[in-house]
Amino acid sequence: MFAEVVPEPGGRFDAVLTYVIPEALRQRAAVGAQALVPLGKRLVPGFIVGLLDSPPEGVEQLKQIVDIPAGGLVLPRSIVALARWIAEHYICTLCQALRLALPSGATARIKRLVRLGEGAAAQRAAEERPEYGGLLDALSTGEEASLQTLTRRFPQIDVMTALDWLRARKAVKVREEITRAVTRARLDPLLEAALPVAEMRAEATRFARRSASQARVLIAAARAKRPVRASALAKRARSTRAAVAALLKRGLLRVRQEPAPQARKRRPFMFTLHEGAALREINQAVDQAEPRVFLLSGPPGSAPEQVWISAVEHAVSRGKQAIVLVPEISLAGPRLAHSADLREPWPGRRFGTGVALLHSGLPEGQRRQQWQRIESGEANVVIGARSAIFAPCPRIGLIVVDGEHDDSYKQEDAPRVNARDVAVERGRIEGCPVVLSSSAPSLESQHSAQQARYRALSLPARPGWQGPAVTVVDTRGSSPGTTCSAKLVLAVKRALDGGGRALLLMPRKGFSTALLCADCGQAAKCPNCDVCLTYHLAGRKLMCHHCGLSQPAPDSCPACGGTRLLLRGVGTQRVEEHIRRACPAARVLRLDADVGGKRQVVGKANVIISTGLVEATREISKVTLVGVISADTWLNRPDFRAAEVTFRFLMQAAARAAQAGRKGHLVIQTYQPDHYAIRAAAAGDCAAFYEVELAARREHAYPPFSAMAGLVVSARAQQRAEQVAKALAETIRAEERITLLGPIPAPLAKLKGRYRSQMLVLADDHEHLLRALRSATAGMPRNLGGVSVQVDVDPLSLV
DNA sequence: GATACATTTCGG
DNA sequence: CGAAATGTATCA
Repeated sequence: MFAEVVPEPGGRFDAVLTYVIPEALRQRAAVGAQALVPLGKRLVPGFIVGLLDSPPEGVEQLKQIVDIPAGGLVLPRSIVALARWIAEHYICTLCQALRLALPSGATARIKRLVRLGEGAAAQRAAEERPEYGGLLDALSTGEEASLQTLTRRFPQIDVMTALDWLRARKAVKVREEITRAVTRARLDPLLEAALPVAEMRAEATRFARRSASQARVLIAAARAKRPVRASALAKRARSTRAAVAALLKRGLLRVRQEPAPQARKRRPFMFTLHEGAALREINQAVDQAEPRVFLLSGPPGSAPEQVWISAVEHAVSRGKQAIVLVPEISLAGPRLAHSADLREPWPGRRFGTGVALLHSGLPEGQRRQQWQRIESGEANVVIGARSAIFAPCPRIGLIVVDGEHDDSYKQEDAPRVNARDVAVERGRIEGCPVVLSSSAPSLESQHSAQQARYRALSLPARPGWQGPAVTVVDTRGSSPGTTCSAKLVLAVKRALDGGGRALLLMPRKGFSTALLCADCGQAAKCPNCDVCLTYHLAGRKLMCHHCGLSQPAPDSCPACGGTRLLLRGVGTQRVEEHIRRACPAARVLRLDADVGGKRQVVGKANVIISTGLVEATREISKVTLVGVISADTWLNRPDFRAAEVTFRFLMQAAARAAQAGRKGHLVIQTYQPDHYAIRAAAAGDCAAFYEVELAARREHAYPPFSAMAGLVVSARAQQRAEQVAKALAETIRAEERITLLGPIPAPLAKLKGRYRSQMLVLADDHEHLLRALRSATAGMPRNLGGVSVQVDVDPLSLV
């Protein structure tokens, strides 16, 4: 038997090599298992991605697999297949793709152990290289030291090269050992005192002599009114887990049974005819195991969550598992604290003990525990952010991507996969339906639905639902210093008078600046790309992020001849001041990204100024007015998605304004009141927006009418980066059916001491795009003088 | 990514 | 001229 193995010496290595499986390891050899293999002179961990009966031709001597760690993680076959697709689609190594699917820290590692070699040789080495003296001294006891500890102890020397040099002279010996990365799922049981309070105290005084640390734990346990986690108890007593464990062993503490989160009995949800029909269609696909993709669009006032929650319940009732992906922000919110605390419509409580919750904050042990629960089938429903798409479900029957348009599904670092697209592919591989749900779907998904690749399930607003009143305030002609129009101030006053709250949305800081005309509201756009130009203070230039066009900033508006040109819509600092002055009743709170810490303060405020839509919580309830200070900030992003982002943002703002139940109010201040994104959002008309936006995308051949990739070439020397980028651009331009924009200095041209040059590749479709990129990058010398090329297929942001 | 081996560079 | 620095191919 032979195994195809992807060795993993760090990730960049890209090859599938064949090894002999020794008799003793046959049992454990499986596709998806981790194996330790010799590579050159080293021993490296790797993944088995295929099993063969006969050896490949043209290889003289095959090496043997050294070990397959028992109890190591084994990726399901389907995940290995998924990784192959990812490597193809995102142009990364199979190894990188496989690593995405593993919980962090689960890979086997090689530990290097160093000990002193021949004494005479060491002596000579120390004389020749006095800087290595300390290192040799440290080894002089004759004991082994790991590479890791040496690196930590001698940060001033390059331990790797030192050891090489020393080993060549027999001054040290290096041995390799496998550290099985079988991090135990660390248990953190709920504990309580085993004896009444008085007796516990008595025990504590007895312990005071022998172990002060354990005595403190006893006192803490006696004081605790309800069961405490072992880790929390240790912390409270300023003691250690070991002390807690010792007392548990002695029977002075005992484990309290975990309260099983009970699936809450829910009121039957009354589906409308539309919703019921949508649900039936999804359920049918679940039953037939059809790999269909549903685009469930539920504008404000409809109930898409209820539909997919029911579909998940249906899948579970048929003995299948379901994966539910949610945007990062939904997990980060206060809802996450304990899965048992989850409120409706969050589905956590619905499924009781059957839920496995995955998120980035999970400690390694717990992640591992969840992995096991999913793998064994104990967990029926997996809920998590993007990485949950790799959950090792053996009986998957349904995948849901909630908020499918959300940017957080895209991985920020390489390989830059989009979990939503990975979900669709996983559905295809597994033969299970995928539900993409969104209040305002991405143009890509919308287009796929129109092309009948996806099944569109559009839910209408529920009967009785009332959208907010929308006021679009034209800020053209207002004096440049004004932040809040009279209409907005009036709306705030009204909201407060009515006992409601106002949520004012400010542009996030650090957005690039567009140049716009205060009279006609037009922002300067690139004639080639139809994208807003960014203003660069240095040299007073306007630049295009797409094609690199650079022109001097005009003194007057090219559209209307007006001379009042603004760099920003409004000043960002003055809103708070303005509101305070204008409405004495206002208790203003400026809210930054993290809400968690100061709930009390939040509860008291009645005007909240924030950069993003704050989720409704107990503290921030009754928001009856949402005010968008300057919609132009979103509209003028130097990005072909600017209109889409604006439209979605305003739709969500509208939904937020209507959430409080009674009639809400949305005020949008803008220099471009006639822009289609603003008009459509104000009217709550998705169809109108998609029609205009899709036409615009088609006209400029932007996605979804083309496939796009962003390339960033970086190097230590600016010249080098530019030179390689130019050469690469030439090769790609020569490919068929390709438009290449750039290369231009990347918006953050110098980052971490490296110069970056960026270009944008547009192709008719993914096939042509990938072909061009692959042949161009394959022709490139792999690692030319520290120049690196990063590829971002289907980029979301071009900055 | 690491390593062995080939090539160029640089001080003497 | 030889050691050191840099480049390049290969890993089964």
